[in-house]
Amino acid sequence: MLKIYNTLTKKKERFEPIEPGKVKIYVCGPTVYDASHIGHARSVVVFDVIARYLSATGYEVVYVRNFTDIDDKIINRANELDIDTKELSERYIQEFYEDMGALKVRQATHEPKATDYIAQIIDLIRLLLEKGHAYEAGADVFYAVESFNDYGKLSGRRLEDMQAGARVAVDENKRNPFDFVLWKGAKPGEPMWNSPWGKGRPGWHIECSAMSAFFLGHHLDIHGGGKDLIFPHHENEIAQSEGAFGERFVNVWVHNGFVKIDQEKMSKSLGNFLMIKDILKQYHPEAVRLFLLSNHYRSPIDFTEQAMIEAETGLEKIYAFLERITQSAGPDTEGRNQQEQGELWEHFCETMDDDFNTARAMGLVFDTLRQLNRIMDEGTDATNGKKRARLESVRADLKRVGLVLGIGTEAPSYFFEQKKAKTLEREAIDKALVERLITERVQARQQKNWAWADQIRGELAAMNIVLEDRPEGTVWKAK
RNA sequence: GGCGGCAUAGCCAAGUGGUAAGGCAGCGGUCUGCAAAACCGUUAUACACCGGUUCAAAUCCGGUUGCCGCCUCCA
Repeated sequence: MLKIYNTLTKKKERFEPIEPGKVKIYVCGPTVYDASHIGHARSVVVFDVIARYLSATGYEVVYVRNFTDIDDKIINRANELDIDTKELSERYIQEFYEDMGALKVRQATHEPKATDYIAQIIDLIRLLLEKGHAYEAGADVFYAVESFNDYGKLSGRRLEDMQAGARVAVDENKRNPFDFVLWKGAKPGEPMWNSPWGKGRPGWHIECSAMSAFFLGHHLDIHGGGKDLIFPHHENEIAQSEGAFGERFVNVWVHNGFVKIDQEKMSKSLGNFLMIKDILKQYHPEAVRLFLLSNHYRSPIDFTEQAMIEAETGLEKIYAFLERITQSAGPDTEGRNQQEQGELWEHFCETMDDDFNTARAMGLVFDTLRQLNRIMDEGTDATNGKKRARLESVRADLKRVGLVLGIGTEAPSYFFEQKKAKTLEREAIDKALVERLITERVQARQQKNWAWADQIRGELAAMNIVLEDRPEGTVWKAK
């Protein structure tokens, strides 16, 4: 039984899909005016795992993640660079796909751009005007927050409270300071579209209401995004969608916590934004996922070098295990994965059913690794009979779990080869040299010339190359 | 000022009433020529502090302290 924490009710609730067997999810995607940072990665990875898990447990998932490709920040940035907004947004959409692809994020069912849905946006604004939730003021159209009784229900705010300490830009055209713009009248040099209210462009909040309605209808199962979007963005979406359509907009609101960098919030002023593409130069994409999924999605998470090194260490442990089990139980073939779902998968589902507890899921994975390593340590009879069946069954489950989390999905040999290649490049070492030194050391060991052997091992260690003398021979690994 | 969150071992972290998952680091051991890897053992009489409810609380309630987020563009 799946339970999800709902921001609206501040409780974990049993999840009941609107249509049996089907889940409709909308997640707010990025405003594409700059490269994606680790905070974007968290949100996208968290909802990627949620969508994968729902699919894996039998739901038909319709997942929509938008791109905001028109807004003040985009216009400003485009002006700075002296290019048009389309060129700018397309560039960063492209980068977004590169970054998220590298992080092994699956594509959503639909990934619409706001500027492709101007007609739907205009229709929605027209409906809000008809229903008395919006008004024209000068060249702009505003949403009248006082016309919507439930305004503030998601963020737990009341208009009166907010007005007391209002830090909102005063706009003479607004009836209430919290009224927000649905349609902005055109300004010179800005992109514009025709509308019943003259040339202009949509406000930020309206696009999500319009696109979610277009792809998913008026009533969604899950709507997600970063915690910061609760107010005003999601509050405003509720006002728009429920105001326009007169029915409940979203059943479950899901919000992920922030990523901090060395205890500090990422911000423009601190200049500490960590971009995904830079992080990936240093760390394996699955290590980034492992790091992100090692905490509960609603908690803040602190990005530090130490945390990333630990994630890399953990990832290597997983691949070392996968490599070992391949030797012990034979190669991982298609047929073997058809096995029935076992205990590990069952426990994984229990854990994920509890508000997507990926941190505990990682604990399960490491626990399983230890148990199976012990079986393999016990001896060669692990290669036959009951033990082998157990190994194969758990491996199949581990693979299923890995496919939900997006961790441990590469062939172990590939993983280690990539790692070696990266280290060799970084340390500017010739692979042939490493292999020659190892051959030399094997000879030294055969002659029981331990001093020589140890000296060679020391030299390689200085190059970040670690040797393992296994019964079947010496292998090397890169740090 | 308004709203909300967090405080668990050296570090990270799960755990919302029944007696502390998991990871990293450390220490001892098995294995090894020695290592590495893996495994075994060990590491919080204890969950910020005070008080309360209960047979029973890290978990619920009240208070205190500290940290953080949102209220302005932000994942």
